[in-house]
Amino acid sequence: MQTHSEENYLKAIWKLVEHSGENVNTNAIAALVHTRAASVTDMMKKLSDKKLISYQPYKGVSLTAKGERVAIEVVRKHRLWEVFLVEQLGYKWDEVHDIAEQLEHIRSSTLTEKLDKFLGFPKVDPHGDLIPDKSGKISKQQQIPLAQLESGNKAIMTGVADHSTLFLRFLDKHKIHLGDTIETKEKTTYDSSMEISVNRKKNIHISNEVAKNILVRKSRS
Amino acid sequence: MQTHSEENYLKAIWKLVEHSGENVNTNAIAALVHTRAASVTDMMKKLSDKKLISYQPYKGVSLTAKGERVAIEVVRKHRLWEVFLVEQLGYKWDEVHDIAEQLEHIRSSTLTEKLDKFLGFPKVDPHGDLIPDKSGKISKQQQIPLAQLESGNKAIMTGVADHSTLFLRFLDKHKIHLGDTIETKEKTTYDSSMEISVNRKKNIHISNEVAKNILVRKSRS
DNA sequence: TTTTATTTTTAGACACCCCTAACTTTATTT
DNA sequence: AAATAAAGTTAGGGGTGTCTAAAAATAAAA
Repeated sequence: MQTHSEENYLKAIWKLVEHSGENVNTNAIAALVHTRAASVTDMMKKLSDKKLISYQPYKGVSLTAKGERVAIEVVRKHRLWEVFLVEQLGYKWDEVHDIAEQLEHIRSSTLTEKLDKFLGFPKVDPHGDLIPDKSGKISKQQQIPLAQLESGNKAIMTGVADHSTLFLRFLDKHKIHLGDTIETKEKTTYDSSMEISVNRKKNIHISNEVAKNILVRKSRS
Repeated sequence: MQTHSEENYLKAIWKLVEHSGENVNTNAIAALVHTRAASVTDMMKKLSDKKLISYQPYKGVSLTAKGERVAIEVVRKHRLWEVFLVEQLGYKWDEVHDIAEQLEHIRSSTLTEKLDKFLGFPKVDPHGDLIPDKSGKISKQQQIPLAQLESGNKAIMTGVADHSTLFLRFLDKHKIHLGDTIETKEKTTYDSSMEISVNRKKNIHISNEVAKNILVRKSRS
């Protein structure tokens, strides 16, 4: 059994491993869990003692099978609760993160499965992130940042890299949503900003910062 | 802002005041929050410093207006979540307490109201307990323990005093449910056990212990 | 009313999780 | 390779919430 804090660290490590594929460094974890490096080191010892991570001082950490199981379970709960909040309670996609951060720690041997069933076994959460199944399996998204899409190519928006309220509201404001067809019209070499069209209609000029945080799946056509 | 632990203490005090009407003693609180008297004393100082209770050593405690507001909010959340678990997720009434104990501490300025609306503004939780409204108002139940009902009188079951899984399953097993009409047929003076009829049909013999934990509203007729 | 029992509080300690400051190890420059 | 910078760890400490054991206050009994 893990504490809320331990679960948060495991989830953070899992996210970082997903992105980088390598051993995770202390400062990266500290940034994700909003704490300091020293606190991270303390926790790494604890998680290592519990055999949830493999840790060698100065060399970063990775999850053990046991640790990954816990982390994915937390992620599964987080994403299912987000679906509940948006689809059942009527929240907007930029409002649910903090509440789901709390709900993901609710402990029950049956709750997650009942919730999953109640929601109709959703595959994806409101931000396009895949929901791990009961056994912990989670298929890899075939997605790239819009910033990497070649000029003149079309793609479907499937997710966001930045989950902050600020960024999500920005997308809402410009009517850019999951599932939209996005085409890169023209890239400015100077600042890597780009002109895009959304659903073959409106043209919008977005910064590279924004383009990096929009995730798309290339459409083969 | 209160910690989970503080909220649990406030809720316990509130419950005890509801029952006794008087100042609450340390050991009673300790029993309800599953801790020791010494821990309670520590917490009483903390809650007193925060002006959530009024506390004089050796003389028991009571809630301040501020403390009562917090306690009722927690109770409201607990009962709403119980409704959700039973009505939406399909839990049985004896399975929801522990999960609701966790859910009641979820912090959000909007969640409770959205949940309330989603559930259709329920008045009562699965155990017959009244759900405080948004403003914290909660009407008093006109209910007495079945044990106090005079022989030959009819009443409607409206609640339970014991929320334990064991007791609730006992009631399920004997098909005694909220809303059932109960009539006391005969009381045994020796052990205060009694013969009752449920919905004018089956007769059951129940102990005084059980009769004390079944709450009924006298039907005037 | 004095003694005994019960209840409550204080004292001292520990686990958890966080912090700052100082030190050590590793990486990067020059 | 030596000097500097960056990253990570250790040392020491603080707040929360719990505990046991001992002391103090209150209640009950002789």
